Amino acid sequence: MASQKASIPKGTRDFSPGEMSRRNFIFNAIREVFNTHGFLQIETPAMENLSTLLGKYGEEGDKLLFRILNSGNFLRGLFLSDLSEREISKVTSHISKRGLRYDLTVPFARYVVQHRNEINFPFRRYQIQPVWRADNPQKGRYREFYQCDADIIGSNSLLNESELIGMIVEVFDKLSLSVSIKLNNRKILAGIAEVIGETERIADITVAIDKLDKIGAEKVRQELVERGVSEQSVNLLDPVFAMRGNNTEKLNFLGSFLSASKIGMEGVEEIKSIFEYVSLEKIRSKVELDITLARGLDYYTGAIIEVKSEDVEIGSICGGGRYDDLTGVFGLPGVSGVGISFGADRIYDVLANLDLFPASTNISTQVLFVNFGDAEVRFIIPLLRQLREAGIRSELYPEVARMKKQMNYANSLNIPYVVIAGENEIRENKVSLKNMVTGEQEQLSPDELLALLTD
RNA sequence: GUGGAUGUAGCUCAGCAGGUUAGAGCGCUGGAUUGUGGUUCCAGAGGUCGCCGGUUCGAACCCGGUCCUCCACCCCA
Repeated sequence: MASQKASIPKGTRDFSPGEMSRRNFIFNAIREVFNTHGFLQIETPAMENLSTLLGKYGEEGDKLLFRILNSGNFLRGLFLSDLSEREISKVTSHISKRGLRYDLTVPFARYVVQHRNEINFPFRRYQIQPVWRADNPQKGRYREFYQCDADIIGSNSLLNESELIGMIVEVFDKLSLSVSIKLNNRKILAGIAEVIGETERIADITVAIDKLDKIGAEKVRQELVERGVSEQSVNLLDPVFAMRGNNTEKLNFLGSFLSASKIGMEGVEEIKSIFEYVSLEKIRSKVELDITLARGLDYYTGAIIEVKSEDVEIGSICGGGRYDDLTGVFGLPGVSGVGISFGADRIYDVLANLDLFPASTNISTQVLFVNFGDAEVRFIIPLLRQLREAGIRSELYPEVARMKKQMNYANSLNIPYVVIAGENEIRENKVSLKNMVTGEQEQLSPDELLALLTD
């Protein structure tokens, strides 16, 4: 067979042992926090029916879905006229009925509806799985990446929002990462749109406001006018653009600015309650009200949360929010949920950038037994068994290779101890334990070896 | 999807305005040292110069296309 160039698709990556060990450090930290809060793990398939996925992530999201070509003759029933009409959607819906999941929240909503009779509500589930987006790769952006989701569904209580914020703090404490947590509420955004008389344009308004700190008030104003919001309405936004101060000051301002909007006031009250709960937890990290936080996902209806690293510019490393009726589209209305999602790959990039991975993520095997030959191996195997039963990560070099080679192997794998048991040692029922860091070596009985390594 | 930068050994990069056999450092393999790694010394292996096509007597170098990576926009974890 002709050899072909080894390659993987754009935006995907292999993870080598060193990377996996560091990635697991992140996953373990997150999983521990999820577990201590009583969340239960589920998994859902990598692919979903396109009907499940389409229309949940906005127009942009639909474009970023990876679609799976139907098996068999996917052209059957398709006419040349369909192609010439340039109706892409007609053709794609004909040849593709499934797609790769874009996030974990929508499949979760689907899961909840399908399993409603086995679930005890409020249901706290977590899910750590890859998702796929057909986006152009760039810094911190991959086509395949892991999300770590925790959601509470079947409860309207704002205690849930505050608990999730607490979990965010716990996770990033474990990872020794400084983060800023931004909080906003879709109802406030809706209220703003209502107050300026542009209730229908909420999507445009939120997307534009989202850019406030990036491009400035003047550009945002321009963009809004270009998107067809009347200049008069845009002018009404001036006090919002000018809003400054701490959380309380901002809430006071919004309280009066939104007083005419029922939904807006609801948003303000919700944020107030969340802040109150959060302050009871004495959470050190900064939780900040940020009305420029919009988040594009269509399904959010209440609180929206976003977390950024304070030291590395990479976009958000965790995000989430409340969705009042995601299950409704699947036939189960009136079930509200709220959740967060940690972006493991971006967190990895931040930790790598700051060199915050503990040294322990660099060690695999603790002890390597040198292989001198058959007689020595017979002496070693029972000993190995003992070490492993004592929980000591140990291995025997499988080949009778030159000692230099075996030592080199230990060295390049960062194995801290090498056990040398040759003819001389075996005669006295001893082994030589070499410390690869200090270079020191001592003779021990098997029991002494076991005792020393279990410390 | 749009725009920009890049692609030479396993890795990081040189490669003089197109000219014989494409280099370095690190890594790798072997030896000095057949029971002692990480230091040192010696030797060696390793390249369709991303891929396809074009210009030229001659292309790693110039031109076109394509793919990957990186960066920005859009959007997002």
